[in-house]
Amino acid sequence: MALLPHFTHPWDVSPAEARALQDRLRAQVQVVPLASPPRFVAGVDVSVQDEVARAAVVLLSFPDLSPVEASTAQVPVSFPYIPGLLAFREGPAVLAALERLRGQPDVLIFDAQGLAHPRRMGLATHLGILLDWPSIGCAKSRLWGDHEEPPPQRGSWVPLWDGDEIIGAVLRTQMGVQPVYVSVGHRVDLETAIDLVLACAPTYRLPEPIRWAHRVAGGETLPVARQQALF
DNA sequence: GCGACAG
DNA sequence: ATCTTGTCGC
Repeated sequence: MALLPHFTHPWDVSPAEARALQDRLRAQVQVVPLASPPRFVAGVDVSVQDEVARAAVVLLSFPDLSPVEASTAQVPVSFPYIPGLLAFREGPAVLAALERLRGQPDVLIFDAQGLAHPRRMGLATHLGILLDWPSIGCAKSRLWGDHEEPPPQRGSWVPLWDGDEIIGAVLRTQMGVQPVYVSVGHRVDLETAIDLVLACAPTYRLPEPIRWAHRVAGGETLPVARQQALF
């Protein structure tokens, strides 16, 4: 069953209009625990090649992290990369890829920010709201917020602050590697997001769903036996 | 004017 | 994100 947006809005807008849209959408964010432990998670990533965005969604069973399905979509990019407005560049491609997914993930993990954003509307939050589906942001670097250096042990984390507000967590997924920036996307809470990202990253710095999505977005394919396993 | 800045 | 080889370290 494809994941479809409950509503959308124009994507071909000016940067000023994009920020205004973010300010209107932010009122709809829900920060609540996941209804039940996930049985499937999905990683989402996008690559851009010659002005064409290729989005990839890879569905994995949880907690065993076996990939079971992948979907992709290619969409010409119609918006430049502007820090804080990533959703307007990559969002349409991601929605197209989710539309082609047959299985149903309990939560989406994005290679991007969620609430850890100047207007609390990172790509993970933006699409989570449009889809009204649980989502998590897990980025490789910081966009917004201040933080201390997290302790070196795997699983340790420190809050990501915007003034007196906690907008995310800086999480060490492996000892001795750079931390990742975890934040609530939509319909999850920060504790759940941290636990889930950690559970998805038993071996490498980045969670397996994102590693798979990154490779598929880059052109690799899933082993055939796995793609057909569920259907 | 200067520095910061997901992907 | 993308452009790109070798190289330092476990």
